[in-house]
Amino acid sequence: MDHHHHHQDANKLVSRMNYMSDDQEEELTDIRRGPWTVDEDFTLINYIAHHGEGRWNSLARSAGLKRTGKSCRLRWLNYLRPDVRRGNITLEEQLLILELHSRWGNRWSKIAQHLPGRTDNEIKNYWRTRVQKHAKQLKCDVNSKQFKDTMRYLWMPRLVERIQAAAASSSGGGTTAAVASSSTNTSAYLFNNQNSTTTLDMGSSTINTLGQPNTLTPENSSAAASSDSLGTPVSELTECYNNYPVVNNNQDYFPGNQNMSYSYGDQSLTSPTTAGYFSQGLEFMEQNSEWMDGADDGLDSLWNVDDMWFLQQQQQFNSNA
DNA sequence: AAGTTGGCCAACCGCGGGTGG
DNA sequence: CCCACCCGCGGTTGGCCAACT
Repeated sequence: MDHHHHHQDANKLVSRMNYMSDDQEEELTDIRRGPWTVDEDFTLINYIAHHGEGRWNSLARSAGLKRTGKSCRLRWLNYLRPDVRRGNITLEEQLLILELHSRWGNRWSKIAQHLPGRTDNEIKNYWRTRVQKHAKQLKCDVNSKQFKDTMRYLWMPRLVERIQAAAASSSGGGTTAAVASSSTNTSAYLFNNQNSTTTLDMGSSTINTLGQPNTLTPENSSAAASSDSLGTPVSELTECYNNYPVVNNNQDYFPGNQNMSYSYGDQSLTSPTTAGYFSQGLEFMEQNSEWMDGADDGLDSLWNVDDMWFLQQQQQFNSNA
């Protein structure tokens, strides 16, 4: 399906090139811009196959491509590279994106390192189109506390639930034990108060993610795949909920009001379908889940009127604080 | 049927950090 | 030390296409 898509793209590009080749580009600059043609793609792939990647400016020249080095690099990394994954972002990936973004903010490249085959560009696009769209629908800022709360306490649990549901249905009957244990893990991943490590198995590779840290925890203990060992930037969200003093070592990603910390009055937060998410017992898995019968899979179907309700609670809570 | 809007994504740009001469 | 270039990141946008008027 993806392949068909690409072929169509390629054909369009060719026809598009025919009509654009004689106007502005390449008349005086000799540098082409805009969409890549199949020929260019082929040239680039071929050259890299023989000479390897890197040194992009000289590569562009010696490959005979009338492109900037930057353009070649971008095209290769985001599109032509053999191990690049494109297309539907799985539920697990979505969950991971939400989680990592809540921790690191718009560090797309860093986030992408934890999603094998995905490029920062794709994740960024995903975030901007899907996530920001919902913020707009809820009429609140993506960076606002309320919105982050809605993500963490509504969407992420719902994603977890859908992942579990999918796992349960795909593995047929009789594997209740496995499913149950995996749900406890994922619950812990979101809600546990102890430090715990949960692994999300995403096909080829396993991603280790630290459970929601109650204390400041160095990242190197969690992310085996990542080599950077600087302290984990702990998101304002996490800190606020754990009522810990704010020691944010990269404040630039969460500018402003990090110092307002408060805790939930948990009893006041009960909605018809989300009450279970806040209970200590973590029984939210056995909720009925009519909400998940959306035609598309992904965030879109995670949105419903409860979000509005939740958001209002948050705003009320903030104004009381 | 033609025009308009809006979602989406590939590609662009500027910038900052790194590096070699 | 400076200068010129390179690389990678994150923000932004041009333009295609489908869904509505």
